[in-house]
Amino acid sequence: MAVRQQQVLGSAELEVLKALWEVGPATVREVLGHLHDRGRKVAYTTVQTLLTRLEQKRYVTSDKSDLAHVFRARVSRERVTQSRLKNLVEQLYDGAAGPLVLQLVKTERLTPSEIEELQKLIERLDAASRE
Amino acid sequence: MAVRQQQVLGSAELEVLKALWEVGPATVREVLGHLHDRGRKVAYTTVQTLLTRLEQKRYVTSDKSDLAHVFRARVSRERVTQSRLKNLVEQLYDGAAGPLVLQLVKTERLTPSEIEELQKLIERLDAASRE
DNA sequence: TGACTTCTCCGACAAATGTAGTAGGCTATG
DNA sequence: CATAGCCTACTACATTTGTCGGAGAAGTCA
Repeated sequence: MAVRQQQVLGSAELEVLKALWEVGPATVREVLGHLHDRGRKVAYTTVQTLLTRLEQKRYVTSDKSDLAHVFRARVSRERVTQSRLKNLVEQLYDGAAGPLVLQLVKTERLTPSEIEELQKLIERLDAASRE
Repeated sequence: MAVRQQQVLGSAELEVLKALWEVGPATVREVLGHLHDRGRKVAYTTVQTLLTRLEQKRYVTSDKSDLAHVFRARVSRERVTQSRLKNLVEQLYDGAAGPLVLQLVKTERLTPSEIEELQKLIERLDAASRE
């Protein structure tokens, strides 16, 4: 019996959550608008359902004092990324992040400023590791 | 109506695929053994189903010449990681890999040799970007 | 107040996923 | 050969996820 109560985000749910990160606290209609703006066509009630589920899963809270409830993300984008990455690293590399980072750096195009920042970061890490 | 025929790997499927990467071509029973070894308790037929589905999704092929079919991964771990990462980057950062890499490097503990490798990589990238 | 518009609440339903049982076919061995 | 043991093929079923529609409450405005 599929026992899977671990609150995992599906991709549609994530999209809605992302909308909240981007526009800040918003009503169903506002989230819908944001999604439509970026070419995502879904029905009003779909967004509503998604928001409700996100709230059940505790990724979102809502202020119900007005007729149109206002939803707000309770978790940061960083935190979600964090856990997704952890998952990915866990699932694919049994927890070894190294190979993943290397692959990412190799295959994704980074901007000069990102490279620079990364460079600084690595230097610090390097210094720390050989202290 | 949930139109989602894009062949996505669920986590149980991924675990089985990972087993194939790790042990090489294997029978249902061998994969099962591998999973049991690492504490994953599933039934024989569950693994069988998973392998079948992986084959339908074309992540795996099988050699049916013997009684016990031998399954073999058709995609590399790197390729799967690649696409999962792409997805993650896409979903969370609209395609910008930079923030993700930075976060990864910050939060995951890397080994000295990984750091070193990363350093070399960055140097090359850096050189290329300012050429 | 009546007609609209806009919300929320519920219920639904298909597809995907995780998990496993059953039936029936080979095979090796006493 | 009979039988125990392993294998595959099917079937099944609960959950989760993606998507909505309808009913009915609430607010708006002529």
